Amino acid sequence: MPNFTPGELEVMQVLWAKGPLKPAELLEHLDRAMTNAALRSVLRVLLEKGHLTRRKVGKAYFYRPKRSAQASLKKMAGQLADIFFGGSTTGLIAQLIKTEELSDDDIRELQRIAESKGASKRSAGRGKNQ
Amino acid sequence: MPNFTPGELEVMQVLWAKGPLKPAELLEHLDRAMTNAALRSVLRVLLEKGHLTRRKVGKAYFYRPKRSAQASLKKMAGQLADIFFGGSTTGLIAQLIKTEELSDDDIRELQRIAESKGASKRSAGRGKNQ
DNA sequence: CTCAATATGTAGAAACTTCTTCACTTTTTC
DNA sequence: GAAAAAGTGAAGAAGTTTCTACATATTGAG
Repeated sequence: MPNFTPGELEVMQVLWAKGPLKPAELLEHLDRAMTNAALRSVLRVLLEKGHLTRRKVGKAYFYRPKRSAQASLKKMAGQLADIFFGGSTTGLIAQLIKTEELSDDDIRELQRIAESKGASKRSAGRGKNQ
Repeated sequence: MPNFTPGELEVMQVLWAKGPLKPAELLEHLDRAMTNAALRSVLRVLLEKGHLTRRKVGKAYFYRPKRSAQASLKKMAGQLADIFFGGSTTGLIAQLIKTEELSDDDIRELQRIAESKGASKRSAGRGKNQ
């Protein structure tokens, strides 16, 4: 369901990053030029699709994503995993580590994160943490 | 430019996985039902957009992605990194490791991959490998 | 209250996406 | 070579996406 069109993604990206905004504010953070009315047209569609909520403050509506950036990323990454790795998130992450340009520092950071998350001790089982 | 619509993605996914196919074959690998003509309509658009090439063998055209699955994934992952991490691929991978459910074995595999890629020796510099 | 500024709502146009229909071509079989 | 089978091409319809145009509503200043 979070299948955003390109224009919708541009808007969602700003809202995920900058929190609740009214159209005029949102406009200033968009990468490309757009009329206020065109933006509101996208916002209306996103509302109808259930991706946004809005709340009136003063005379303007402030728009906010219904799903957090984290949850949305997780869903989108899941789609990538479905497409390229039959649903395996591990396969996706592995491929990214293999093929992306990563500095030694980057790799060390990723290793640190993996360790902090990894098996607290030995326990060779497949522990699905959440 | 690799901004696929949902229908286009379904088709690309099969072609990335199963290599050059003619429409009738491709159809069998699609998850949902679709007429041959509807499929060819999507293929035509993908051709026009430059995402596919085709080659006549016997009386049928065999369609093949212009970009490999790997290259396409890399581009799409780059878009995710742009949207959620200001372009940082490392940020994207880090977040996935943090928030995805990974078994201990998964984590060990990722660590092994990171190690095999990491600084061959010490060289603390930011080595952009490709 | 009235005006200007700031917002909103809505109709609709143009391009794109998805799918159907039908006519035509090529290959194989008898 | 005529018919069946397997393909192709192309027109167009319905819904979506993206954007414009314009009318209406709300707030604050005089």
